[in-house]
Amino acid sequence: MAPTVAEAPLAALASNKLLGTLSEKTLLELRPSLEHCRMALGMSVYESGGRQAYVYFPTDCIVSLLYVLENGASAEIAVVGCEGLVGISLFMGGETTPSRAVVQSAGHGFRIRASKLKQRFESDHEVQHLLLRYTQALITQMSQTAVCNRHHTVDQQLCRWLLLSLDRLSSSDVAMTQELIANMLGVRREGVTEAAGKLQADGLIEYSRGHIKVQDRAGLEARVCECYAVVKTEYDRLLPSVPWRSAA
Amino acid sequence: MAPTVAEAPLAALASNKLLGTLSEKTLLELRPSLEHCRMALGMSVYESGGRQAYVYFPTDCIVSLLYVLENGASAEIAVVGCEGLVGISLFMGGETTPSRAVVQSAGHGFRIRASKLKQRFESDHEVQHLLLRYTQALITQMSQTAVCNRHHTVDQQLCRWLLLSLDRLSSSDVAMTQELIANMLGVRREGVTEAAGKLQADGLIEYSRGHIKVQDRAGLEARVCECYAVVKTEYDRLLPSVPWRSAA
DNA sequence: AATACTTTGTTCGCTACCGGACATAAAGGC
DNA sequence: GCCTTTATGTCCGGTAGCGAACAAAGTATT
Repeated sequence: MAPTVAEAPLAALASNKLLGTLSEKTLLELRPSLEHCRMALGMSVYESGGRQAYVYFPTDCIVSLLYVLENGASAEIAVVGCEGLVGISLFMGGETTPSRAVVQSAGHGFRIRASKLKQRFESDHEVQHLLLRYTQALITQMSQTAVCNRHHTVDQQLCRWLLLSLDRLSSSDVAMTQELIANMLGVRREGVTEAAGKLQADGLIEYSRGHIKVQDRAGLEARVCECYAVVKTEYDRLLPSVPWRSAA
Repeated sequence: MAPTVAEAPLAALASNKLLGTLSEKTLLELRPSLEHCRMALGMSVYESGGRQAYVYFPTDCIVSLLYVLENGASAEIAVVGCEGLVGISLFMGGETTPSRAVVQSAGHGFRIRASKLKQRFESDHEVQHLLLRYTQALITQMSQTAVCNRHHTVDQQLCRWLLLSLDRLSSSDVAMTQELIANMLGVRREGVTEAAGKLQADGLIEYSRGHIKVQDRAGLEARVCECYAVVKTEYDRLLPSVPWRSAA
């Protein structure tokens, strides 16, 4: 079992922005319950219908929430990075969800026992309000994914996906094969190859065997459908970033 | 302004199943704040980004949550009937959402001032737990809509839509033109005409100018994609119906 | 260096759905 | 009753994406 982070500086915890939004007092109280953890590529954070023991706060990894159909086809419903948390069903009261959560980009995060967080959620309005606002942001992302799946082309969706990933990474290098991106978008790999080919031909990205380097972010923003901006605006509105707070 | 329902029997309030799940004590306390209201076809319950004064509890109407794109195209994100409530963003903390809510099938409901409900939500764990569980069910519906939009045919989605509507209506008669259904599904009207034509040819439904009569519900269930069952199962799990409670 | 494997590129026919145009048919106003 | 409006049926060409198969180019194994 990973060690708790009783001695970690608050600034480290605050690299997850949700934790970073909490007051120093709250964060100090929560700290003994938090464990640092590695998030390996492909790691399943939770399975469909499975009970989760922990809620995860990513710091530098990306987790995809995705749904796998009976026939094996899949689709990403939402993506979570340092701005959020994985496991809303634990405080929403359902305990489980019919979707999966998979680490799409390796990194680290903090985790807390589900029971601990739930208890805090029930008793502390600051924590409760924050988590509920985050949940609403996530709902917006899911809704917009539904709309985007209906109306927009693979080209546009690839741009959206890249931008969502970029926003959650420190570098401009997305480590991801076209095959996996296709799984996320719920399209064929060939479709991604084609769309990515266009982006590369126009100098927006540069990729090779599982590494996509974004060269021209503004160019992606010019091509992406409105869905990206809608989601981003809503996240910014619901979860305003606090001016950085120095560690205790 | 509509009259409050201070004297209404609890059984009437309980025709919205969410209200019906509350304890008699809670319902009695809530009753003075509830107003009965008509929900006219096409009525906008809330607009994208608009602030809502009320949260609505439908009893015999259906409300669609839908998103309208800049180019006018639209897509339904979720549907709410007597099993739920319209306006989760009010207690989730965001106040608004980027989507619209429109009455798709006329009827009635109860409404409560947003501030009242929010206050109750904050102070009463019974209410809070119920509303959050409902919200999670809604999240499941939205997620599944995203997946369904990606992978399933118009034929299957029409079946899903009809079944979702049936579950929220007392009769087997859905009052809805193909044009409007097309808006909900985010497809062309011609696509709905074709899909509905097949269903009619096979004797599953019978329709004429805005009235679809479902003749063979089991037949629809045999054709629908798995998405319908996933959502229904999750609603049943999260919001178990209580044995009917006699009025005070 | 030889081999196996993974990732990406390309092609072909096929289908679902789009976009537009137009024909019919039922309902409602007057 | 007639005429307008609304709802549905049908046809067209066009296209995005699917499914499958296969080639080529990197990467890893040994």
